[in-house]
Amino acid sequence: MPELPEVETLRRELDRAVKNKIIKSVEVRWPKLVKPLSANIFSKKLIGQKIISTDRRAKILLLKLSKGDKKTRDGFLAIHLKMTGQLIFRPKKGRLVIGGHPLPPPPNLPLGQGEGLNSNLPHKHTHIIINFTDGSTLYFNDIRKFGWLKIFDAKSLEKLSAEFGPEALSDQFNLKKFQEILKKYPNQKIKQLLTDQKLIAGIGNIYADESCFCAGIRPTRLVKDIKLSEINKLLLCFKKTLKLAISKGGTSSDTYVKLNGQPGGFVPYLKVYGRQGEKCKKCQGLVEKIRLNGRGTHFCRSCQK
DNA sequence: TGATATGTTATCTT
DNA sequence: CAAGATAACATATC
Repeated sequence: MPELPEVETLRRELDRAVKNKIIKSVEVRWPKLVKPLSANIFSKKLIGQKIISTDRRAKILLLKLSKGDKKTRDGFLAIHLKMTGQLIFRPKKGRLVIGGHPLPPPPNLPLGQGEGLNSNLPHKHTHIIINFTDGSTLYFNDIRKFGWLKIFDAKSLEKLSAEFGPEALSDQFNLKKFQEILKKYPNQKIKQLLTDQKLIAGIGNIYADESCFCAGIRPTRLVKDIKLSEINKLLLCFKKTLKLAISKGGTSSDTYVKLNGQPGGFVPYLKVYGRQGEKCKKCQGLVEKIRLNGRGTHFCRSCQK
């Protein structure tokens, strides 16, 4: 679930929470998530470090560390939530900050009542625990254990960053840039390019479908068959959709329930994702679901050509 | 029981 | 060699 809006939302909330906190201890319960480092070395590298600031590249959350590598002076803890990762910050006192994949409440509690597994930490899906000196804690939970935490110095981070295309929401990502990228892949289906992080950083399956609907373009359309005016529309659409999603708290999961029990922010705005078989919100047709490059793909046949 | 799942990468198969 | 398809990661849900 976490695409650009979700990770960005998490970053903003976490920024306030963890900035200037100093790491006191680290517990790695599932060492695979910190590969290639061993649990021990991973922990050692983090202990004593202060969180200076937060950043995001594509769908990766970055925490800048104080001491960093001796040579480069910069150090970053990079966190990728992949499909089911979740970060929970528990202050010594006060509300939890949660970002990423939601976890359901216990079976005996209806949705919206209580905080479910989220309130009982750590639990069986908690794989990394970072304790700060002020008594607060950051938990990394991940049901499917696809996510990871890595430590980068400035150089290796730059290398990682170079593997991604420009940020979808950056000003540099304009029509000219978009055209330039698309031009190289005339025979590709448009959705595949939208979700390719090497070309555009931040768009995942959900927002790709939503953006295509917004632009009236079928996800399966070949790039060479898309007019310039449509390319422009698609550009405006994915920017608009991503920004709206961020403003709504970046929620895109249909199972997401916030701590206060309110349904997630962006769900009501979904036009096609997860709505297969339901009536299109623009016309009277039904939303269809197909498989495109191995991913579920949703569109309205009459609104999207 | 089997199909499906939001991300990414490795490894097969054309 | 390259594009495309599929498996893999590990678990839960419908």
